[in-house]
Amino acid sequence: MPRRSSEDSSKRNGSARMRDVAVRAGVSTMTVSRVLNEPGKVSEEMRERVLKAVREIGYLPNHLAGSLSSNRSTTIGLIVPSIDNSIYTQTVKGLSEVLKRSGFQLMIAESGYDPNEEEELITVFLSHRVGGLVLHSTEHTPQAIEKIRKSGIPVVENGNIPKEPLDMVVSYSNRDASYAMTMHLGRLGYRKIAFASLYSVHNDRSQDRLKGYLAALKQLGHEPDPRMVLETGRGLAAGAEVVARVMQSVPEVDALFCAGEVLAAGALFECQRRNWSVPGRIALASFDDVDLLRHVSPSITTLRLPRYDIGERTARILLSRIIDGADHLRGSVVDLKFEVIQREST
Amino acid sequence: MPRRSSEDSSKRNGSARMRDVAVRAGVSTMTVSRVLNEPGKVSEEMRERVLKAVREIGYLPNHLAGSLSSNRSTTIGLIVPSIDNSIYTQTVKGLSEVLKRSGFQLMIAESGYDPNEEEELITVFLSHRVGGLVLHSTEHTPQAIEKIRKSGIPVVENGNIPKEPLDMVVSYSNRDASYAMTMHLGRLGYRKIAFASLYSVHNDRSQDRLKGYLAALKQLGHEPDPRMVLETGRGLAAGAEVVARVMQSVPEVDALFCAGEVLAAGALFECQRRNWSVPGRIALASFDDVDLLRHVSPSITTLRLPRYDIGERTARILLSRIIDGADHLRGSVVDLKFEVIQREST
DNA sequence: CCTGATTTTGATATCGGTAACAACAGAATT
DNA sequence: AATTCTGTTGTTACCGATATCAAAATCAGG
Repeated sequence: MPRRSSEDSSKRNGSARMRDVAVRAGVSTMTVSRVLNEPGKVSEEMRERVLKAVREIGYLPNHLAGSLSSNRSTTIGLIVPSIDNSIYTQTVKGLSEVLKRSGFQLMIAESGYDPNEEEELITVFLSHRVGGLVLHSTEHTPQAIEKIRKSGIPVVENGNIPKEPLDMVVSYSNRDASYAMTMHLGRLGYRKIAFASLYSVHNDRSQDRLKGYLAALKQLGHEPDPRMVLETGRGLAAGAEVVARVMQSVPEVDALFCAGEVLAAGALFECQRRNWSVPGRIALASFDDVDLLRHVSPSITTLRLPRYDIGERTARILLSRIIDGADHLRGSVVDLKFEVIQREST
Repeated sequence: MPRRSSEDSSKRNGSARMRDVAVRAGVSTMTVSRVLNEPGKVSEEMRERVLKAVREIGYLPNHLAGSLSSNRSTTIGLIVPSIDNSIYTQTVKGLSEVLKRSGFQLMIAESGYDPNEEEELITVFLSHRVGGLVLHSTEHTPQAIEKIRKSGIPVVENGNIPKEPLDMVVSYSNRDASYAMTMHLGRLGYRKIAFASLYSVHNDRSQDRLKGYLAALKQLGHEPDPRMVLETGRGLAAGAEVVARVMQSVPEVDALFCAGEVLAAGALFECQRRNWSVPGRIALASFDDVDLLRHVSPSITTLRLPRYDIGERTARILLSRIIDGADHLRGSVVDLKFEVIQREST
């Protein structure tokens, strides 16, 4: 038995169907579909007749039905470690703006820095049949990798440049950026450069930043000192704690490179509280250029990373793959440029 | 001619269909569907047989098809003015965490503070057949309101408590919060209290904050002074500009209430640069309690708003409507509490 | 052991669209 | 004038699931 008489063309659910538009315009549903999706293939007259009916009825196409039937999707899944990290928001904005222009939507979820949670979310997104995936993390469970491969949809990794990309990558090199800043400090004449980052377990960005720091020390001919490599949690308080810790354990430290803008700001505020002159007593450098670092005094030397661009390029490359079927882009790695911004704190 | 032989049960697209699982388990698709959605209605034996087949095939349900057929959706649409506003991220997090637990997904888009853009996005979300909508703005075009009404889906407004709610509201009162802080300053003995906010055109939050300020001044018996009511743009620089402007035009000002945490921080940094003692020369108060305000020195007096709670409650109330069909919640207004946090800056 | 109530399972139509091909008309070619 | 081409519109069979109702199997009670 039918669930509803198929002749019933009146509104029931609030929304009208394409069928209703077709009847009103005196054409077939295919013509309506064409007017809405490939207007060029329909005669002027039909187009107007159909659009008039669409307007009069207040017809809203059903994307679910369209995607199901055409096996195409205008939804992109994005997984970030944490939504409230100010750093990602610029990237999300870049993504969102470009996607919106092409009529694509963003589904966002947070993995809480946990690969298993990420896998779960990937599964959900795949079952929503997203047209593409954007992952901030570059660390995935084997099952997650398997599922993505099997699905065949294009993926962009964003947070770092992994040794073994899943598919496409749009990022900057955390290692190179960290190296560049450390070298910058070395060239400015600092002899005892400490390094602070977030805990590096399950965080390849932190790991790479540490590698860059160590490589630069070697290049500079400085001896690495375990007491000057610190790891800590998130938040301004962590930055405060870190600077206090290193000043305590290595009084002769003359510079602190914080691989994270929140840590750097926290460190600066602590220095202000303790009356440690910056950069007189200790120089401070940061990662990522946020408004805050430019406006505190002293303003903080930092790295300008292409956060917004990453989102923008990610969207573009994904759309090329989805819309134009640009298969030659499979496996592309886009390594975006960064910049050292010298300010008062060094 | 068929698009694909309907007998072909092998994998083609990467993903298997429910049909394939059914064949493998030797049951009908309805039984598979039941095992996945209403396990209680299926016998122990069937359940195991089907789940085994699901595992072996690596079957992933197709949500598009499921939603289309059942006319239910597990997607919630969220429209924020701007994704990179640190204030919303807490709310988004609260929303996201609760929704995820119930297997719902979030579709996010930004309206850029423009009601027409918001209307456009609402249309897109409706055509994606979202199960509910969350709007940060409380200002909508008549067409947007009409479309939402017609669709019949539940909606929550989040950014303020509007006079004429669309449906449900979960927020705090910007007017009351602003009133409370102004009264607090008055009780502390400040006589010349200035007020700074973002431009209030198309921003009813700013408008309400101004109303609260003016109401408090009246209550305190202070004469309102147009020179002490400032509007400006976003960013730390705007905060700096605002404090400089008011000190210039009204030298006897003794407190500045910034209705926005970025403005307040910008104002503080400018005071530090100019060596205006805070609160000695001028007191500063802020709106919204972010980590930064607690860690600068002097730490800044501010309002603690229930950002995360708003997201959480919004998700809950929406889920009640969608899952439990709790129609009695239609039109609910949840007015969450805020708090004045007294710190060193006043 | 049979009958009616209850629980499981399946057949079928449908959700609202689109792909693929057929049908037809007027334009272009020979 | 017959034939081929091109451009428009319609017909039909699906996309991959679920609602509904019917059929089959199991259970209870007499």
